[in-house]
Amino acid sequence: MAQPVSTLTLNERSTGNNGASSVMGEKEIFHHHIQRAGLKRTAQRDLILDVFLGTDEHLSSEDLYRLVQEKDPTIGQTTVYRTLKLMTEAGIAREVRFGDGKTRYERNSKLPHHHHMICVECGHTIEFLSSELEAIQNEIAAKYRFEPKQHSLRIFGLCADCRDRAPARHNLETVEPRVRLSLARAHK
Amino acid sequence: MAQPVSTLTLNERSTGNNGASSVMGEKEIFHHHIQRAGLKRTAQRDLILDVFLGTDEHLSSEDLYRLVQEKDPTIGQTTVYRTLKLMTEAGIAREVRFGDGKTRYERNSKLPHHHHMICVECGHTIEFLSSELEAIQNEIAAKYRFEPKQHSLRIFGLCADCRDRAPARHNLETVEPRVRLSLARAHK
DNA sequence: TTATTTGCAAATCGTTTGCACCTTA
DNA sequence: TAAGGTGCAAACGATTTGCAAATAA
Repeated sequence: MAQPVSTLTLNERSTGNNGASSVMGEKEIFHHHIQRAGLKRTAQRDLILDVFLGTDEHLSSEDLYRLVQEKDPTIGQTTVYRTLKLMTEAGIAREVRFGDGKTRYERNSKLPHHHHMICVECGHTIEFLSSELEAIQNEIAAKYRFEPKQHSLRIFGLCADCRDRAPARHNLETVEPRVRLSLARAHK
Repeated sequence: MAQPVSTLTLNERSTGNNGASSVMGEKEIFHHHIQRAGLKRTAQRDLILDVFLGTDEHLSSEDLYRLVQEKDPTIGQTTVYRTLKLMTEAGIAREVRFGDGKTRYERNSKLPHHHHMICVECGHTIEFLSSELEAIQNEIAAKYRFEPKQHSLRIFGLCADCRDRAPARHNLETVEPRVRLSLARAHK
């Protein structure tokens, strides 16, 4: 059965029962990854990691850069890009794309295999889980001897708010009311 | 039940039973859209449309541009970009993104709501249908008063060929063998 | 005739890279 | 000290835009 979880609920989960300890776990994973790969721990990486773990949003590199800037204005965009990639390689961040051209990152440790509903009007996202999806994936994959590594379901449409706000939008002059991804506004 | 359909099968469907007539339908839709919007029919648009309808691949703008060039080398990239957008607005093309940075387009008239398995090794894609997915979408959407317009399931992993070709890849030094989307090679 | 389209070159946008200097192990 | 890391500016690749000339309605 599908188990929907709102972004808010996700937040509660992240900082509720095992909040600090899981953040600790992520930091450890990051530092282990750095060591194992023969890389170095730096103040910049620590700061960027901290800021990243302090949110549960879907941050773009630019978003994270802005947040980091507030704490240390000397850190450059490039370092944020590089650290984000590093965190992804370490497995504590995950890339998500909502069709607005920029890559976003979310924490990878919680809510495994969750998916997104993305409002094409306001960019708001809702996260949800579905174990049925795993079943579908495995069924399909088996038929093709395909080895699934990752999957992503995105549902584009109108969130409740935008639905109420723009009820006339549906009967526009378009023959087939297809979603134009290019219409998606800035995220959040 | 999920109904897998390979790219080849998709091809058969497109040109089999109702091949010519459906292409006709798409041309008509395009021209209607052009008229309705007060735009103009041009030789360039007709050519680009023809070439696009003549394939069932997931073409990038560049791919289509190359094909069009073979028939008329005077047509510019920009026109292809603009026509692709126009076809998307008309509802005969659909944007798909496989995580390699470039937007691809596929015909929108057949195989509604199909999804993709994308090989991160060679870029090969397999298309499939799943009515279960519709059920999941509607169930989730209803809980949030979300109005779904479009959804997209992508399964990233290794196709049968690449699986056989690189069996040792799994036990690499990575703790969690996460797929790095950035690794995805050129498509097809 | 007159709004629209075209192709080119230049501009944009997100992201990556080259490089000289700085820092960690 | 040696291997990496940092920030800046320049480079990139996909896509978009300004514009003057060309064309459909």
